[in-house]
Amino acid sequence: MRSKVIFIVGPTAIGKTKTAINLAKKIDGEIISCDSMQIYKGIPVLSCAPTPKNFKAIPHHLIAELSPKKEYSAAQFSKKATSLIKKIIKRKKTPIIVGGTGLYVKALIDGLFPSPKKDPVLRKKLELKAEKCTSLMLYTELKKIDPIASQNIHPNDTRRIIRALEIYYLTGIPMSIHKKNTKGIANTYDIQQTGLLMPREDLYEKINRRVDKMFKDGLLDEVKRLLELRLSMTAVLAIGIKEIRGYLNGEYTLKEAKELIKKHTRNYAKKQLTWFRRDKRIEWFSDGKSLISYCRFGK
RNA sequence: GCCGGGGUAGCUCAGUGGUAGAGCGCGGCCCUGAAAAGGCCGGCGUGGAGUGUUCGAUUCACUCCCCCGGCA
Repeated sequence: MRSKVIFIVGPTAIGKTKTAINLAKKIDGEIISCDSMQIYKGIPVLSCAPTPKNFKAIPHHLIAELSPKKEYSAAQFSKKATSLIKKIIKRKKTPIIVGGTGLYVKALIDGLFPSPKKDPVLRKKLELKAEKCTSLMLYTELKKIDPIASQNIHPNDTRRIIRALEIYYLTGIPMSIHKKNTKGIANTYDIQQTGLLMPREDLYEKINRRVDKMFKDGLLDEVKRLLELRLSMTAVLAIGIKEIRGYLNGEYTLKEAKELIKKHTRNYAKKQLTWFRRDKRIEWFSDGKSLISYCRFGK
C-alpha cells in the first residue's frame, strides 16, 4: 500500500497554518511548508510563519532556514520536500505539505523535468536582445524552435519566453518535449490534496485585519532590519518590503504603505485562487474542522 | 440668500449634439528553476431629477435637488 501524503492549500490568511497543526496533532504528522517566503530566516512577521511555540508541538520543515541573501526556487523546494517526505514516512509519520505557493505544489506533485538551472550569462544576453529588439522578436524565435510551448506563452511575457529559449539553448531540446518526461511524487505516494476556501469578501476582510496585526507585531522594525542586508532577488519580493521602503524614502505615509500592503496581499490571494481552482484534484473545505475530519475518516 | 465651481463606472476624473471613455479598484484567465514573480482579457453605467429646444440631449436652455469654495 502506498503511503499517504496530505496537502493543504489555499489563499493567504485563510487559516492553513492552524488547520495543519490541528491535523498533525490528530494523525501524528509532520509539517512541510510549501511557501516561497517562509523558508527565509528573520522574517517571521512578514512571511506569517508559524511561531516557535508551534514548532515545539509539531515538527516543521522548510521554515526559517535560509538566509534572505540567498535565492530560492520551485526546483529547490521540490528537491528538499521530496527527500523530507521520504524521511518522514520512514519514521512512520504522515507528511503534511502546507502552503500557498501554487507552483511549488505542482512541482512537487507532478514534478519538474530535469532541466538546466538558470544561466545568468545567457539570460542577460536574451534580456538585452528583448530590450533592444522587443520581445516579439524573441517570441518569433521561440515559435520557430518550439511552436507547442509558444502557444501558451503570450508575446509580451518576456520572462517566460526567455526561460523557454534558455532551456532549448542549453539542452538542444525544446521545452515542450522535456515537459512530457516529468515525474513527481504522485507516482510514488497516495496524494490527498485538500484546500480551504471562504467567500471572497470575508477573506479580504481577514487579510486587512491580519496586516493590521502584522504592524502591531513589529513589521516595521523587521523590514528595517531586513533592508540593511543585500537581499536576494527572490526574498526581496515579499509583499511589504517595497511598500515599507517607499514609506522610509518619504514617497508616502505609513498609513498609505499599510493600505498598499493590504491591497497587494488581496491581489496575491486572488492569483492564488486562480491557480488552485484549476487543479481538479483538490477537495475544498470551508472550515478547518471538516478538512481534518475528511483527512482522518474520508468522506 | 448672493456669486463662482461641480454632480458621468466602486473611487478619482476626461470627453462629445448621434445613448460614453482613462487610471485605480473589482472580476476572469495563462503559467516549469524569480511564482508573494511575470503576462493576457473584461466596462462592471438609469450620465443628480425633471421640463423644453432638436430628427436625435450625457452634451444646449430653464427649474429643482445635492456637494465644494467665496461673500453675507
